[in-house]
Amino acid sequence: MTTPAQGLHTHVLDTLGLEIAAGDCPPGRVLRTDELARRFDVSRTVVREVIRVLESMHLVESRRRVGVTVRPTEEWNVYDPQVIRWRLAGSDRPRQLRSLTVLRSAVEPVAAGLAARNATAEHCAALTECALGMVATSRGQQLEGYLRHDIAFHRIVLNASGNEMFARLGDVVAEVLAGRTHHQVMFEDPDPAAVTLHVRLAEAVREGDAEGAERLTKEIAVGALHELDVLAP
Amino acid sequence: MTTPAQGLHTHVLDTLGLEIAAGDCPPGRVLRTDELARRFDVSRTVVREVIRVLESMHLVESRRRVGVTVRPTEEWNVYDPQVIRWRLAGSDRPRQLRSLTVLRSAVEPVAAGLAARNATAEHCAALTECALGMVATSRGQQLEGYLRHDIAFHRIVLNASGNEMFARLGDVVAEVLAGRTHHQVMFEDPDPAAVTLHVRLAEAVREGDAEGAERLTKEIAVGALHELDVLAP
DNA sequence: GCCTCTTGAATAAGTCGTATGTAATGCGTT
DNA sequence: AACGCATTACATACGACTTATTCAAGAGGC
Repeated sequence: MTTPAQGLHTHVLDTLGLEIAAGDCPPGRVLRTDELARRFDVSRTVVREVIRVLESMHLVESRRRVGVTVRPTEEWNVYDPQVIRWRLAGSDRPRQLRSLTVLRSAVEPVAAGLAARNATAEHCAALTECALGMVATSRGQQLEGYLRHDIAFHRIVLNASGNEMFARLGDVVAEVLAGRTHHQVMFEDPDPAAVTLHVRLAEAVREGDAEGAERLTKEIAVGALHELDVLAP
Repeated sequence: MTTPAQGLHTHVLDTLGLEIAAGDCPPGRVLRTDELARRFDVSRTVVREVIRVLESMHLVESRRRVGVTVRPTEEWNVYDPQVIRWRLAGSDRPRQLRSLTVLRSAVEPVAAGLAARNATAEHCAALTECALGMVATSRGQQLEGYLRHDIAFHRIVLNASGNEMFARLGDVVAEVLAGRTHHQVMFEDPDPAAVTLHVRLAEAVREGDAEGAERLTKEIAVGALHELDVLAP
């Protein structure tokens, strides 16, 4: 493993989190603190701090006399960006991407509608800039550049909605888009229809057309879901 | 104060979390570990574990030589049920309830549509039972009983959707419903229209009517938002 | 004889105090 | 202005003690 380990705590936490998220430690498995201390060659102090964090994410439960038991998946705090990252790195990434994309399809249309009502001039300017960037990078194997603009675009919409809960999903969407781009075959250029929809969405938001923005975002989401259907198991 | 303190760690964590969420420690304020240790009369070990947890929630940031600084609200992990509970206990509960209810209005209709497609017989049975319970407790100042059924109802819909991200919002919805019931004046019985909508929603799910379920859930959400408009500042 | 309740020992996490390492800040010197 | 040293507060470590929980053995009742 030999991670550069910018901090012992971070290293142990990341390793354990990844293992649990990947299912290497199935629910019910018990870990012992001193065992972990020996395994990672750190003090029990560090291990206990890591356990406390994993406990706050509901990934494990620590009980006296019995040890640290891994909790069933249904109890995890799956909205924690850290947990999402760990799970997307694991084996059931396709299933994970699917449930996250369904979440997007529910949230983003409503957020776009609100954005059309609440967006500031700065939001609109940034949005059109991103849309133009997506157009510019939509051809010729510039998927990384396209991804950057795509992430920024959706983040702006979520922020412009004015709703804090939506805004905080920006990181989740970013993980989904990045995971999708990097996971699937990267031969093809992005769907031209999607690019057009983004441009039109930026226009709708600028013009304050809430219903249009919501509808266009729904179309984008449907496209993303369809793409997953075609390319994922 | 004077918590029974089922665990030193829990007590310190809860107290600090509440204070930060309530804004008693504004963003930028620095806390010192040994200062906290003295204040709570616990060892620095306990304080450090608490800090690590708060750090994993992005409520604070710990840097050497400078101390533990409270992070701005926009960076908090606002989907962590613990954070939600702390914030709902604080002063800007109305604003918080509003943004959470908007989130519900985006997510629950889609979840209900999926539930209509995916619900098992057990789900449907439990759902109608909850709906009947809501009807039975909808009159005569039985708000606590009504709340219990209401929470169970929405949790079942979210679970029946088959989408993990939706299912994990059950706790959030429960907090919102509980917060709404306990915060506002509890004189009046619940809105009869809402009760009817829930009954019809249970029917729609049982009959596999996805569009109907989605539409009915939207109506429930609109009603909840309207109620907030009327009763909140 | 079998079942139940009590009691006690073993175990592993919880807590604490202290010692040492380490990085960032601030001040003073050149 | 730039460099370097001292200070500071967190990071890590270790070991001893405490406490809660579990499991099992034994006492008692049926």
